[in-house]
Amino acid sequence: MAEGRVTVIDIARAAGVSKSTVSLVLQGSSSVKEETRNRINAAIRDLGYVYNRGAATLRQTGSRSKIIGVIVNDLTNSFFAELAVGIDMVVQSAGYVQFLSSCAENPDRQQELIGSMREHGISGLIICPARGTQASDFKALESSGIPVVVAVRNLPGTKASTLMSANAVGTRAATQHLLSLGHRRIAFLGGFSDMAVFDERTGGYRDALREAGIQVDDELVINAPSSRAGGVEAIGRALAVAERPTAAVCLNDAVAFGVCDGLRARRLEPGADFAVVGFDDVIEAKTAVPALTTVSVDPQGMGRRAATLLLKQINSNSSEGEAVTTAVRLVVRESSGKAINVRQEMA
Amino acid sequence: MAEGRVTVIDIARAAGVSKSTVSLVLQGSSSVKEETRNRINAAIRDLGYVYNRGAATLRQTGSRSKIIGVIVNDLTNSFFAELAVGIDMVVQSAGYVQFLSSCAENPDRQQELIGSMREHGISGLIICPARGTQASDFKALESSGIPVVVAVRNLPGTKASTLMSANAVGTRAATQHLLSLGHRRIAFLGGFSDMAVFDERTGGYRDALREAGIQVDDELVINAPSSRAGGVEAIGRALAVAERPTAAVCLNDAVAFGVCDGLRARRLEPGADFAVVGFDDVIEAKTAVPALTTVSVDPQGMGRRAATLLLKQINSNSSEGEAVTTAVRLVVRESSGKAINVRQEMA
DNA sequence: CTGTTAGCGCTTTCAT
DNA sequence: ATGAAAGCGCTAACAG
Repeated sequence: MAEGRVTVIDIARAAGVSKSTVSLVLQGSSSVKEETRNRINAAIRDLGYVYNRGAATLRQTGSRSKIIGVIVNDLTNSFFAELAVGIDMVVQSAGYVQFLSSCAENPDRQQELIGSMREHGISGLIICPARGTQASDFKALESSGIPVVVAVRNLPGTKASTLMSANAVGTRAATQHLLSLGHRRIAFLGGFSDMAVFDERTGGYRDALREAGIQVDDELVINAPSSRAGGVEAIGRALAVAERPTAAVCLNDAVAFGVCDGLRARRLEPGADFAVVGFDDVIEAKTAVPALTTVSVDPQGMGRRAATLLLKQINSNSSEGEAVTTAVRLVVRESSGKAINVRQEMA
Repeated sequence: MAEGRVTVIDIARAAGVSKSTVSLVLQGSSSVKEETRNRINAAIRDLGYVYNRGAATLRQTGSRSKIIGVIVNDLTNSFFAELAVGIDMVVQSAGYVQFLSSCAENPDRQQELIGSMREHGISGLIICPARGTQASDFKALESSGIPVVVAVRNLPGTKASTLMSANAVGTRAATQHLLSLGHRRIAFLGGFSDMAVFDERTGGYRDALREAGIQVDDELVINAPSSRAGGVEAIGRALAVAERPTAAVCLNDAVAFGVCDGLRARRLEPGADFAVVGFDDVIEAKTAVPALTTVSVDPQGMGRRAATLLLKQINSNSSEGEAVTTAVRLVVRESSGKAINVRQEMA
């Protein structure tokens, strides 16, 4: 086996036609007589022919292969894994394949990956840039006319389409939810102002309070690491505030879990004694914690949207990105797991 | 820009040499005069040349591209995501790129993916077969001489190298751990005997008990769905057994979490009042639950090993797999997160 | 050490 | 509707 590879010429010979006719069949041209086509397809099957995309791409215009590059910072993070799955769905159904790699938050590695992908002739790239990425890092790619979509993290100064989580919309919805339950002293727990998301998420929180005519009390915005441990710490500090809050919006799900831990340690039941809403960008419903309401971004949906955007650019051949920052999908979910408030936000 | 693509011939012209000399430089041949090489490299930079791997592969022997296909059932499952990351590490450092896709447990989709990957000329494939996959599904691939490594799930009758979790070794270690803590009534919670892993995992549990001279009490092997809810159910039934167990080994981490939920609902503290060990094949240390000891398989390590195995086969050009079922890495971790017992099992 | 000459497997005019 | 011929960008013998 594995003798001299079977090529179009072999199957042409076997079917008693010429290469070009075979090529037409391969491309599904309708201008081949049915009977000839059948004969050719039979030969293809019999000889175990496999199409050589490399050769086809080489000959074809532009030499751009039907592959889409995807670079994420950390595939180990479920958010990105889900994102990749979403991308894969649409990429696959459009007949492309996905080059997926994680750059592990390393800009150098990221550049290597981009280089390697270029050499393989990707038709487009979806990337969640590593921290420290400059817009200029994509200049070479862009000037060679390969469409790029930036996802999750924004990249100031880029001309590429950008797709981000609806941070402000999410915390605003979360806060409104707590207000509707009658809470008035609502804390914001976790994060530090040097994180990009922090400003956006506290922004939505502040907006909702302001809209409800409630003065934002900075004592209730409590900085802490965005981890489970940080959540434990934050709820401790929150409960020590003179005029105690009765509810909290958390920076993310990890913090929210920690807050629940901290509450239980104090014999308080999350949900009943103190309402907690987590911004769920990692774990999603899967590991739903009882008595924890979450606002969630749907990473798969985001992936699907990113891929759709990219394909549109590839097909329209217009490499001008300029697309807007875009919200994706928000779910406010009750402790039971039931979604009580679903909205679609798309720009 | 993006005018007629820059090719070797352009840079040859610019550097005043011939194509072949450029090609030699591209391949890092040492038989080009330093000065010429520099001139060529300068031209490469100036003209923004990008190497066309497709063309190179086409010309080169075998027409096999430097890409490795990876197919998992569900990228959304952290275990597989971690596996993919492990694979990527070694694949990248060997100068290959990874075609990663999820077949979503669908055999048809899986076949499509394999076909697509073949067309792209993958040098090898690492696959976690979808349920219902037949060994014969890989026959075409194998007979074309492309090395295949099967991971995570075993595929009866395949000639390909296979790599699996150390299921029995893991539960055996878990059970031994509980025995060493003085427990004598140890339950096994979760799973049904129609799952492949169930037999292996209960096997290790039974072995450990037997080795300790303890009669296995089938009343303590409790079937339940392998989910969080299943864990809640299982612990309820376990505590209702006449001669109550004092500890449990769980089929997996999801069940273990549910068991902890169930214990807390009964005002029992996991760890202190009832010892729980989870077989942690999904969530790993990241979402460590306080007071839960876990036995874990390191998916990244497994990925690295799978990739190493595959590359060895690719390089040795021997497509005969035949490799053994292999354990990977086990960690028994205390509730604090500290690893108290680490072993390497490699065959 | 460098240039010449042939293709790799496919698509694509252009004839027929 | 089908065939002949040219060539995508690169590498691999050989010559020089």
